Amino acid sequence: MSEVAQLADVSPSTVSLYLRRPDEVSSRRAERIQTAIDRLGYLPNTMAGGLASSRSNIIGVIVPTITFSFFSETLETLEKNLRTAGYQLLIGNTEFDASREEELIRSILSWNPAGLVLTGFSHSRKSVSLLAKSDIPIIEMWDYGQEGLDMVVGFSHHTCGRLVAEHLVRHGYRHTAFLSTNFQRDIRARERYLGFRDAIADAGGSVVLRELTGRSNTAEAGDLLRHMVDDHPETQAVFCSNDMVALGAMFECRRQGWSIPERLAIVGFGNQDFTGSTIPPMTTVEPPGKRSANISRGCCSTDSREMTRQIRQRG
Amino acid sequence: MSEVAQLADVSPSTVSLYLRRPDEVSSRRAERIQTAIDRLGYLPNTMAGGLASSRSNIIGVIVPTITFSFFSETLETLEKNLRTAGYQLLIGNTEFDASREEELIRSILSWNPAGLVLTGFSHSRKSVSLLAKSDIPIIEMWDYGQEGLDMVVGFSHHTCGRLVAEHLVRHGYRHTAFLSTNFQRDIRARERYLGFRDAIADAGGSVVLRELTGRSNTAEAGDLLRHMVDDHPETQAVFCSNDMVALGAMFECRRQGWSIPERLAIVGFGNQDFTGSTIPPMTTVEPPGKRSANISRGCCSTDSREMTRQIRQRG
DNA sequence: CTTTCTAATCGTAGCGCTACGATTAGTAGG
DNA sequence: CCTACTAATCGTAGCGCTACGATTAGAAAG
Repeated sequence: MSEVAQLADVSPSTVSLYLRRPDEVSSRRAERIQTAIDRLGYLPNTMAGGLASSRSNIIGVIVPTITFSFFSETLETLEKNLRTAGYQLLIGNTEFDASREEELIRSILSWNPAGLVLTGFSHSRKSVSLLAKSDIPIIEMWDYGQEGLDMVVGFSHHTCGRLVAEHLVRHGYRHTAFLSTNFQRDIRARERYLGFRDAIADAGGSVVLRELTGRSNTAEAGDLLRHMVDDHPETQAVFCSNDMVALGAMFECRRQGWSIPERLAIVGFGNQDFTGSTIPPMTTVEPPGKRSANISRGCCSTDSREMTRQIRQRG
Repeated sequence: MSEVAQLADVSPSTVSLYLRRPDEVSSRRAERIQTAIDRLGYLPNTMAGGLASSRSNIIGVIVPTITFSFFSETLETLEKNLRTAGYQLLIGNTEFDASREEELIRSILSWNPAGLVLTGFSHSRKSVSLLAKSDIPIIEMWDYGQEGLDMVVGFSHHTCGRLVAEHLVRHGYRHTAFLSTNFQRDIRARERYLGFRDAIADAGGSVVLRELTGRSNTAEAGDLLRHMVDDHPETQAVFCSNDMVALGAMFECRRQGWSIPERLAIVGFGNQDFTGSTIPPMTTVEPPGKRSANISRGCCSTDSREMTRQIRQRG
């Protein structure tokens, strides 16, 4: 920076000012400074700037996994919106491990971030105390309905489960199943299950639960569905914890010759692109805000009314 | 840090040393320091450390999109491997825009990163000169066969296209099509197409090309396939630029009553999880290193022999 | 108990920038 | 041409840490 100043024949302070608030520098010098920057290929040192101003343009985002369309879409949307606002994302990946989350929170906080986005409400006690000590904005996303640490952006998975249940009940289904990725990995799937189970119970129906051993895996989903139906042939409808599981279920139905939705209705979750192309088109749930989550505009929480509209009935 | 030092009754230098190389501090003081850190909830300021040492544990990764299983899996693998080595990923998303890539390179370099991972060989002239000036390791991934800026990790998409073509020719197919996401967005799909086209031409066959207008979209893939077959009913096999496009194609075949592979053979790319569950199981290509890309171990480039094994014939 | 070494600790000088008060240039009005 | 003001520029003191040479403590040997 001092080199730039020298070449432009101004003081380093002026260069710094030009970089931060260009319109407070006279146009004559601004031009000289810009020329010098270009000539020297000067790149400011963000860490020095961050240290001096004790701020940074970093926003940490911690998700359980990025190889899952929910979160990767969220990340992409966040990145796009925050980049235009001048921020950079530092992405952490917990792999569904609370201790890893704590470690990530620690390492992200050590960057003096401008904000931190977490997934869900479940954090270790130590994480919570770390976050309490920092006074940056904290956003908990992808869930809703509990008191958050600071801001909450999301929707209630419990309500989502209820709504799907009510939808099925309305269509005459009573004997149902919930086919899910592992609850330990996906605690929000568990919330959907609980809401689903409660609402089905209220309507006097039954729910059979089947959890995959690991991550979303279409082959295992198919196997699990087949065995479930063997055990519970009365089952009429299956709510799957995501569209990939539902895809696996649909292929298994075809393999077994079970027509959808006559023999078995299938409901997914996520409204992924391909769900409109399956045979028959998949009934699924579009998570609110999937397309346009813009956190900088503030909290966007969803009530059940909006949620209802999100059930894409296709089957 | 000075507070920690005071509480532990040592000098700040010792605290710093303890944090960086704990085994060079006597166990007596190490214990006192750790206690003080815990008591005060001390978090080191990474930016100050980075400034002082003019290093950082940041590794920038620039990808065209993260909502695409190829890249999100790569990111996840990278993140996992690099985190254990003490690095943090700063992820940038070009949205297939070269000028955005340049901007991202600039902003990542301003963090004094320990390394930078780029996707592919195509960078703006200015980006190249920026990168040339920095002396950090640069990795270009997801392609192979050209001279890179520094290190290259990937495989040749051209060869991949050839190999799929040869595979199809061996099975007696001559009249083929390439159904692709938009080449402007996915220049590697274009490389696969070129390799595919050349090899089919060598064998005396024909290739019809169809590009989607936007990103991978199963519905559009289906429509495009239908129209393509209307125009070219002689087509016997379709190589799709990724598994999602292939999935759309498979559903369209079923809709039209075209049996796979008798009426139309379909080949995907990516070996995504669901490809084993489709009916019939999808023939696809597993990108080498998909599962275990570990860049810290050095270059893993793939020759055609290895590539051949990666074609999962299932159909 | 002293000497001699090595291991552990400390002090100081930056790293490259920003914040902010001090200074100077520039402009309008008398 | 001077004064009074505002806008533009500058100088300096850190930000919180690390690197490294200087210093001291501790252990082993005589």
